[in-house]
Amino acid sequence: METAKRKRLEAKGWKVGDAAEWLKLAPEEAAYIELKLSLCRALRERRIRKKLTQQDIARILGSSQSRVAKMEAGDPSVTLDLLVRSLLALGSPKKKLEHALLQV
Amino acid sequence: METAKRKRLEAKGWKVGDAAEWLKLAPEEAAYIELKLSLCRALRERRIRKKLTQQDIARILGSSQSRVAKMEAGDPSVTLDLLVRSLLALGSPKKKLEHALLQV
DNA sequence: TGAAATTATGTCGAATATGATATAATCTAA
DNA sequence: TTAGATTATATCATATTCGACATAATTTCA
Repeated sequence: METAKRKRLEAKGWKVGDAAEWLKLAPEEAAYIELKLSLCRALRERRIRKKLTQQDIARILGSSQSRVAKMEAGDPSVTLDLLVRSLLALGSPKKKLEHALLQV
Repeated sequence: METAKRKRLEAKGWKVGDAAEWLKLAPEEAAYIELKLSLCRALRERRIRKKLTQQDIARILGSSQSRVAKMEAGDPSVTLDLLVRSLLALGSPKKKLEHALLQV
């Protein structure tokens, strides 16, 4: 992995192992991250379409604006569980969720 | 919710709120749990198909037999993240994973 | 049968995610 | 431009999940 990209990921909080480890875990790790990011995008798109602020969403979810921001940003501290539960709570249509999940 | 069922869920570790909260959260909570369970089943089916023990899977995942058992059992201490990463690590065929995830 | 293998359950310290808060950065209209 | 609104980032205490271990329950098969 090129150094610059690794630095960027590490700065964001992603754990990046050594070259061998990266090569070994890359496929499933990449798929996992891709899945998360697609759900993040789905969440943001859904909010934008409804013309709601992150604060609004936070209220609906019983969370905070900062966490909603992290969800949308794909922060590594955000779990698939939180993303999926949030999308469901926002009444995300099955199709939308499908579309995101299909990008795995 | 009927008392018996609630008792069963609580005994298993599931958080069950009061009636109002239950009614409010039921749909998405149910969908979330169903989603998890479908991934649990996918994991077990995949292991059985490969004729591997939970111990084998634990080694592959760098985890423990007890956690694999909990994954397959749909224990509430198991996250979607762990399930998805496990399925990916086991080389879950794309279609299989999608199918499981799409049961939302 | 019953011993060995496999799976299930309970518990724990450590690791990680959470909502909350503060505040910085960015965007939006006027 | 600039004030107000919105979003991003940093940090924290708390809560939850993790792998590990012990051990119980169940299954397998000779």
